[in-house]
Amino acid sequence: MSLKHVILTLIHQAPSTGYEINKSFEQKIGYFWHASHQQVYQELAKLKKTEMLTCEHKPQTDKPDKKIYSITVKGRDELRKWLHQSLPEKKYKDILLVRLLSADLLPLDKLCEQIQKAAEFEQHRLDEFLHIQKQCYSDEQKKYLSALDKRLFINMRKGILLAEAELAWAKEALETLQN
Amino acid sequence: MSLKHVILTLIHQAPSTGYEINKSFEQKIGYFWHASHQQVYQELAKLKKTEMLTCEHKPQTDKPDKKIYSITVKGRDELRKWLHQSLPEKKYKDILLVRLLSADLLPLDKLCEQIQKAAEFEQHRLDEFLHIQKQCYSDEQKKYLSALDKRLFINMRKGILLAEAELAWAKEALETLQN
DNA sequence: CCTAGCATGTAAGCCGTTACATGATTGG
DNA sequence: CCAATCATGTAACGGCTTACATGCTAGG
Repeated sequence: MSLKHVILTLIHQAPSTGYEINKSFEQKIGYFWHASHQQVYQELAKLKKTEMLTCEHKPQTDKPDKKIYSITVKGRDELRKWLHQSLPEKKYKDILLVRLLSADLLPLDKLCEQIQKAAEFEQHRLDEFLHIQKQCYSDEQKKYLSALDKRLFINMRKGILLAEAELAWAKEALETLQN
Repeated sequence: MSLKHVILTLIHQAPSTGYEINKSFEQKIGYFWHASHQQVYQELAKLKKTEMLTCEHKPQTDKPDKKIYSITVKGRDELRKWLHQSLPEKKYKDILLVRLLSADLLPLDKLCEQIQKAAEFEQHRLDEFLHIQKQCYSDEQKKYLSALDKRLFINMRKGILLAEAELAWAKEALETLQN
């Protein structure tokens, strides 16, 4: 229900192509919203058909042609409406926690391996965030953030706090399981 | 892809009815895996058709009839196979963080309200977990946990750690936004 | 009397994944 | 020469949501 609005948000910030939007999902946006490139192109087509976006075809000679999407008044209205709606309830899905329940079919060492691997993934994530924090948000820089940069900073902080919590949990879990 | 396995896990622990499984999703399982009752009934039908489950019809006089599902050898094999597969990558979806990006269309006070409300929701979740922790896992009780209870304890701890991280983030976010 | 609990589903439609598809240019 | 980057999609299928549907009993 919301990929639509994520895309509208991105194009509201600046007109862009499907390719650029996909780049965002692979990089920074991907940290808090996942989407595949196929899904993005399908959604763009839908948003064009419902007149939330307009599309300008731009031929290129050395590279494949581009389609540059811009948001319409109708699209901006839709986005504004959505932003003011209250948040739907979160739908938790954590496979590792499900696996923990299947006690006797998954041996302890295999389970610990999986937790370990998940922890490594989170550590990697955390390192990336910490790197960004160091690069872009020194104490000095933090004093002069624009409204948008401030909000980006807050997003990154959530990435850090959640990754840290995941890591703390993994450590604790392994200790409890192996004692 | 995994509701199937969540249900198999539950029925592997003990034969049950669709109604009971739905109760689990509304209560403890719901903390880390969401599913609607329609989805559960549909999945049960599918699992029966593919011979992962058998079904015993049990008429009742004072209440509606029941269908008691049990796991088959094939079902257990499928579950075991799934448990040994490596975890798929997590797909993050956090609407609040998307809304933070749409700077100029959502006024600061509205945004803060939404963060506040999300924080209250997390606080409620945390309180529930802390209540369970107090009831079921005193220091004394923790010494004598069965293998399964230990794993349940670990699950609850994740609920606590993540809820705390969400709360810490919300507090920090509100401060940053309002300074 | 009305609500909550017990107990089960079907149908339509949208959302998301997986597989398939093309083809030029640039840099190592 | 090979891989990566640029740039776009279609088709089939499966997962999940939303709306609709039924009907009895016990308790306040």
